[in-house]
Amino acid sequence: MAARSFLYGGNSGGAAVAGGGSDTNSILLTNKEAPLDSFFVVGSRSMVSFEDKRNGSRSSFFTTFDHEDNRDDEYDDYFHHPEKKRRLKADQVQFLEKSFETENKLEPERKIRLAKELGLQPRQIAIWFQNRRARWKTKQLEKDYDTLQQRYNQLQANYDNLIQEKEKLKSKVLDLSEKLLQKETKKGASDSSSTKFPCLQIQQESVVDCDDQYVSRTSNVEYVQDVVSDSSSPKYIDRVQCLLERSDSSYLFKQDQSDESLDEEDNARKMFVTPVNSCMLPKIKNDDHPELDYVNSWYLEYHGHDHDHDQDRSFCFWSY
DNA sequence: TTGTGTTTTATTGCCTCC
DNA sequence: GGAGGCAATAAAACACAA
Repeated sequence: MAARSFLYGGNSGGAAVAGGGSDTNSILLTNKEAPLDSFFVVGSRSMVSFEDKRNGSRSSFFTTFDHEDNRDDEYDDYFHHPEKKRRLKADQVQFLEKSFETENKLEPERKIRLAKELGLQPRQIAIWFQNRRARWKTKQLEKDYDTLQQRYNQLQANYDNLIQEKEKLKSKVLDLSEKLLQKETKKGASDSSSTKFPCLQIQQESVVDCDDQYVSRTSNVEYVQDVVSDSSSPKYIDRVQCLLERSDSSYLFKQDQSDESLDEEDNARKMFVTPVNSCMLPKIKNDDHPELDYVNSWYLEYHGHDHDHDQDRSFCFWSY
């Protein structure tokens, strides 16, 4: 891209025309702000302050037109550096910063006032504010990004903790289940004549209006003994294991509280049936929850189709 | 001194609003 | 259609290490 000489939009007597050398693409910009800005070009006020850091001197292109004696020298000096960008002085920047703090938008009146006070062109003030807003926005985005990053890290840590906790509970459930099964196995088949899965006949205590409307839950734990008494079957153990593996956290409901009056073994029994939650599931076919059909089929397969238990029967379901 | 990265000033083109 | 804002970009000025 060809370099262009920078020009402010003056249009009066060529006073605002800053030209480039012959090797540059010198263009008089008819900037859209030119009509307003040209107000400052016409006349004798200083419009652009140029500071030469190397010798600390400061030349002012438009100011020079106030002084006939220096006019030619300054004019030559200016055109000697036709394309130099000049940084604003520290105090000018400070002034603009303070103004920006009060209001980051620049209405025309303020722009003109600032330009007068700082000896700059209104166009420069507008550009400075525009660039300043861009910098502010970038900083703000960085802040927002950092904030979001922190929140994400926190959530990630919480999630990891929950996963760990879940694994611990899962392993505890399995451990206690195993202990219980071992103990019950020792007891032999003396209780084997008792009803299989009496829990399936338990009166539902309450119906919970939850996302899965067909799910009701029970806090009844009296059936524990009977349930585990039938646990000598390897098939039964397989099924429990399988259910534990398959269970979906979407079935999580309020956990039954362990009874402190019970000893560890009793609690283990309770947890076995209600590892985290025990839910009574009505016999409903639901395509969204194949586990229910799985439980249904398990019951029918294992227990047989017993019409005594077939009325609005609920099935015991373990989940954690 | 020089090469390189960063900051600042300024332009351009597009968009929205009145 | 003009004014003004913004994003993208150019380019000068500056900082700094080698």
